[in-house]
Amino acid sequence: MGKRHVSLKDLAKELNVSISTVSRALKDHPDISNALRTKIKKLAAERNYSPNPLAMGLLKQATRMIGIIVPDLVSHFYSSIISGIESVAADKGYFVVIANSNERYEKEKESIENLLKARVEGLIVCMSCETSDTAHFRQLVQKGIPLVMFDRVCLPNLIPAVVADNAEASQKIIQHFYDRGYRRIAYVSGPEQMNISQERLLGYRAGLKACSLEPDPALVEFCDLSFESAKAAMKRLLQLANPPDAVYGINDTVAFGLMNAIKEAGLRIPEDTGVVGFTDEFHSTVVSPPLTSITHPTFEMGQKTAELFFKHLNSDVPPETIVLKTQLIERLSSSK
Amino acid sequence: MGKRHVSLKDLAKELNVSISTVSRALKDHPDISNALRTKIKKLAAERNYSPNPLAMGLLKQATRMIGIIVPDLVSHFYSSIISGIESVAADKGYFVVIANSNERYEKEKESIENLLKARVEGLIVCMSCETSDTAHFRQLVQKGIPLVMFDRVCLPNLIPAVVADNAEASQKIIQHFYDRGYRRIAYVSGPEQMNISQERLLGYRAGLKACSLEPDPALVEFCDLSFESAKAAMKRLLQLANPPDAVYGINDTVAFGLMNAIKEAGLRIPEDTGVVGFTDEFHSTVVSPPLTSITHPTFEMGQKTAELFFKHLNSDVPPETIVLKTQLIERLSSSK
DNA sequence: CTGAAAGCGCTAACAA
DNA sequence: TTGTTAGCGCTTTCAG
Repeated sequence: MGKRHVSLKDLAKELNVSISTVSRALKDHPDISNALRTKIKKLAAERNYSPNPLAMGLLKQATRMIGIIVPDLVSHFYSSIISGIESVAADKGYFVVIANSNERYEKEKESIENLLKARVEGLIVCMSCETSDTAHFRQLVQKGIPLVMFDRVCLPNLIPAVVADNAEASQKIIQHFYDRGYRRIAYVSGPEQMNISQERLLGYRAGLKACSLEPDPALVEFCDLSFESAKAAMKRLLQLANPPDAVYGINDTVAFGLMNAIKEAGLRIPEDTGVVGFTDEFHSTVVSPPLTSITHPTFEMGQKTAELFFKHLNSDVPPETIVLKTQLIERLSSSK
Repeated sequence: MGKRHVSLKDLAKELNVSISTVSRALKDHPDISNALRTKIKKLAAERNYSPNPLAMGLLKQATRMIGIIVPDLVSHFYSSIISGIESVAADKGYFVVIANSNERYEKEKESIENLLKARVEGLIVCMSCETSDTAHFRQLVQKGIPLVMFDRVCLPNLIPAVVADNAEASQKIIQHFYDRGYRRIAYVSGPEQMNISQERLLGYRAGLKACSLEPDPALVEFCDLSFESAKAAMKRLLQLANPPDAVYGINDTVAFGLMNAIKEAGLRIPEDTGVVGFTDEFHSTVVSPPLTSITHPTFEMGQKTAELFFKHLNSDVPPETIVLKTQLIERLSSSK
C-alpha cells in the first residue's frame, strides 16, 4: 500500500528545516521569512500536502463530523433533507455521517451511541415513529452535546428544531377540500405520540370548525406510516356506513397507500374521493392522478436545520424552533 | 462544553496504574492479573469508556471511513444502494461518508479530492453521466487507493465493479414487448459515453434481431437522464411519421418522463403505447399505470459492492466485475 | 526568524 | 505482571 500522504515531517526533512517552521509557513505566521515561506508553500503544493484531519481532530478535539439520524434513508423526503444539510455542512468544511433508525426506537438509541463513539461533534435527528420516550435526547442535552431536530421533534424547550407549520397546513387542506365541494373529510394520521400526528390533527379539527363541518371521530384513522397500513386504514374508511368523500394523508407513502386502496375499491379520484397529501414536489407529480399536496420545502428544511445546528454548535443561545411555511399546490386529485 | 470523553489516562489515574496496563486489560492481554483486569473493565464500563477513533486512526493510519460518490442523493435508486453499502460497512465497523457529484464531472473530481483529504480508506463510486474522461480513476488505482464502482462503471480491467446484466435485461424487454404484440419498439437512452447506455443499446439491438424486427435508427433517442429531457425525447418519438407503439426507458426518471409525454399527447398506456422501465420496485408500483420494469436489486447491489470493496481493501486480488441478474416484472404498462 | 518540546489518545516494543 | 518510552501528525508555548 505504501505511504499515502505527505506529512509536515516529510516536507521539513526535505527542506532541512524544522517541522514547526513548515507548520508556521503554511499558515502564514508572520515570523517566517518571505523567502522561506514561498519555498515551503511551493513544495507543499508540489507534494500535494494536506493536513491530516485525524491529527487535527486529536489535537483540537474536533472531528468536523456531524451525525444525522433519520428514520429511513430511501424515501425522497429524507434524502432530500440530507442533501440540504450536506450542502451547508460542506460549506463549513464538515462531513455528515448518516445513520438509519429504520423507524425503530432501539436502533435510534443505538445509532446515537455509535455516532458518539465515532466522535461526531453533534447530532441532527428526526425521531423514529416508534419513539415516545425522550430520555435519550434529554441525556444528550445534559451532556452538552449539540443536538438539533427536524420534522419529528420533541422537547422544544430544550432542543432547537425546524418544523413545518403543520397545524396551519392541515387547515389549508380542509379549507381547500371544502372549497372544492367535499364535505366528509377524513384524515389518516401516523402514530399518536408523534408531534406531526398531533399537530396535524389539531389543524384538521380547527379546519373543520372553520368550515362549520361536524367532526366525526370515525373519519380519523391511524396507521404506522407504511404503505400497507395506510391502505388498510383507507379500506376501513371506505367500509363505513357513511364513507368519506375526501381524505388527507399525513405523508408521501401514506398518500400513495390511500390512493391505491381507493383505486382498488373501484372508486375514481377525484370524482368519488378527493385526495390530498403531505408530499414533496417530485412524488406528487409522478403519481396518477397528480396529487394535490402540501409541499414540504425539503431541501430548504435541511439547510435551515444545518444552519441552526452550526449556530448552536458555536454559541450558547437558547433553543428556538423554526417553523417553515408550507404551500398547498393544487393538482388533479382534489378537483372535483 | 467540558470534556466529553474518558480516556485511558483518566482511568489509569483513577486506579493508580499506568496507561498501558489499562490498555492491555481492556483488550484481554494475557499478561494482566485477573483481579486487575476485572477491576479495570468494571471502571471502564462505569465511565462509559470508548476508544478514541481519532487516536486509533492516527496510530494505525486507518480511519474506518469509506467514501461513496453518487451522481444524485435523492433518487430512490442511489439511496437504496447506499443503504445496502451502509449495512455491510456497519457490520465491519466502518462508516460511510457520502458525497454527491450532482451528475457533474467537475464535482466528481472535487469530491474524490475532498474524501481523500478526509482520509477515507477507499472509495465506492458511481460515475456522473457527464464523465467520459477516466484519468482521475486511473490515478486512484495507481496510487493504490481501494476503489470499487457500481452500475455506471469504467476500466473494468483495473477497477472492480458491480453491475446489472444490462444487455440481457434489454433483450428480455424487447422479447416481452414482442410477446405482447408490440412491433415498433423505441429505446430512450442516456448519454452515449455511459456504459449502461451502450450495453443496453447493444441488448436492445440484439433483442430486435432475436425477434426478427427491423432496427430503425429513428427509434433510438438520447436524453440527459432528466425528467424533462426524457419527456422531450418521447415527444420527438411521437412526432415521427411512424411513431413507436412501445418504448423502453433507461431508468426511473426517464421512464416517468416518457409516461408523462405519452399521457400529455392523449395516448393511452398500454393500449396505444407500451412502456417498460429500468426501475426499482417501489416506484414501479406507485405510478399509474403500474410500470412493467426490469427491477434493479438495489439494496443487494449495494451490499455486493461493499463486500467487493472489503475484499479488495484487505488483499491484492485482481479486479473482477460482478454481474447481477435482473428480473422483468410485468405490470399494466405493457399488457396490451 | 527558527527550533525544541510537550501534548492530544492510543499501542507496542522494550525494560524491569 | 506492570511501567516506560517512542511515535502516529499537528499546533503551540517557550527558548534561543
